Amino acid sequence: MPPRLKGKAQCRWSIRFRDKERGGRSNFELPSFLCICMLPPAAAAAIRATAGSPRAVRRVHARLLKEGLADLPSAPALLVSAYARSCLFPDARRVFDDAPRRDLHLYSALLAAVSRSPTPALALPLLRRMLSEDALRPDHFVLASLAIAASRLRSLRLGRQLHAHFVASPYSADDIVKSSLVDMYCNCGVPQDARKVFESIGVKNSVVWTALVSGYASNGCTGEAIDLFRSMPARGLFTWTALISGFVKAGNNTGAVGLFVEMRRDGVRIDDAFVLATVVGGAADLAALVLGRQLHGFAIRLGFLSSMIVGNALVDMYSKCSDIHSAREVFEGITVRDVISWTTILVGEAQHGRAEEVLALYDRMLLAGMKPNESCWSYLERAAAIDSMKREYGIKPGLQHYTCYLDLVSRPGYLSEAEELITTMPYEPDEAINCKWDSVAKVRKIMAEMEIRKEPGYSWIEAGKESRIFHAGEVPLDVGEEITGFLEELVSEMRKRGYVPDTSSVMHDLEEHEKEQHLFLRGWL
DNA sequence: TATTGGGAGA
Repeated sequence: MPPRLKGKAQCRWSIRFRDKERGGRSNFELPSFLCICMLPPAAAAAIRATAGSPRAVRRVHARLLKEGLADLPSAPALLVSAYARSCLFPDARRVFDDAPRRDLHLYSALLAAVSRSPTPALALPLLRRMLSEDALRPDHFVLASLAIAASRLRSLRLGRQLHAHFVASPYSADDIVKSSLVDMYCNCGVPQDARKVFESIGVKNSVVWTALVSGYASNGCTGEAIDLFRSMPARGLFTWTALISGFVKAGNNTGAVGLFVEMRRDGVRIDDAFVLATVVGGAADLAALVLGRQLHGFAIRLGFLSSMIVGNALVDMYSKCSDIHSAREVFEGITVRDVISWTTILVGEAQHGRAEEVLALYDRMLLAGMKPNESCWSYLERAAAIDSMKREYGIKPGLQHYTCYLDLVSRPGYLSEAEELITTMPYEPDEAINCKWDSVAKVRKIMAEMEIRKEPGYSWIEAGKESRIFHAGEVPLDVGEEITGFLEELVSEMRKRGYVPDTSSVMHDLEEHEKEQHLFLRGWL
């Protein structure tokens, strides 16, 4: 809640001060002539106190406009920041455009906003305008924001240029710009360069430690991440979360779970839900249902049951573990759902071939006032959704939407509908839909040239506390005979009942009998 | 007077 502003009519802004004569605190009402040239501190405080509440920002802005204070020095910059904190980026931009003067403060406020917005690339034209039209030189605040923009854009080129300017600037000793550069180099995939900047920082705070730990881990340098983490002077929940999340991003989910267990042993208090959401995400990637259930129980004990981000992660975990009913149950228990909650359950239901549930959820989603985004559309019913997509939301359905719909109708076995869709859609089918083996071969060749190796697909089962991994065609030595014997029995029984292998799903260009073998255990049957 | 770190879906 924003603070109640003192005074109701015209220009009555007051300052609260310690009153020595009367004891306690009193209000000093600012004379109106003072308000003509400076923004009353109470007004500045009111803008800052809007803290991420869109309604509060609009209310305070309206009042400033009404009382003629909105154009006073520093008011536009404060408003730009306040709007950006509420994610109202177009409003922030409008305040900037309407401001009577454009100074460095105003530019740095908008650049900070733009760098964090969904369109950080807009920082560049803004920078050009600042340099040419208004002849302003970037200060350390502007440099820090530009580093964030480069980081979000994953633009190493821009980041390096910026770093060069920074080194040559009068601000080259600023630790906060250096922190932003550490983050930028990490996000651009060169944690070694981030380390060099990190070492140049005199007094390193927890922010920059965390940035580098996270950067190492998420770029797959888990050893360096752990070493750095262990050498930290103090480790809090934030840094643990960063480390564990880095492990999950790098695909080292078992490592992430191990770290979570260690964090618990360390007695770190879990005050917020981020770390739980992260580690549940790791369980989802492993499709480890037992572990996921344990984490679910843990979330309940810690009181995060109705938490949206943990809920979203649990819904995803259960549906990836093929337990769509539990996924649905968790979804129904989330008190405040966002577009991610809806997308997660929708995709889960769709991947389980439950087209009717998808449609019902879609209706509920609209009723709940949720605006489906582009990726959500991919899983919606063709006729209803694609039509409504064009007419109501102005999104042109792309090939990927048709592909996803095809997935949706073909999984539960509506093959004639799938076929009809392929022939009527306004696109040429691509490799994902048809057998374009020459294109596949081309991609494989490029991958070989770039030394990109595809991780072979594998499955696994949990048996007691252990989980066993199976690669395609691989038979574990100790139970090999048992498995192949049983499979041979099954296949001969299937053939007796009229089974003919459907080799169309073998994604390799092989001879027919090789494809058949591929469908079972390569080289064994 | 603005600047730095962790999260869930596609």
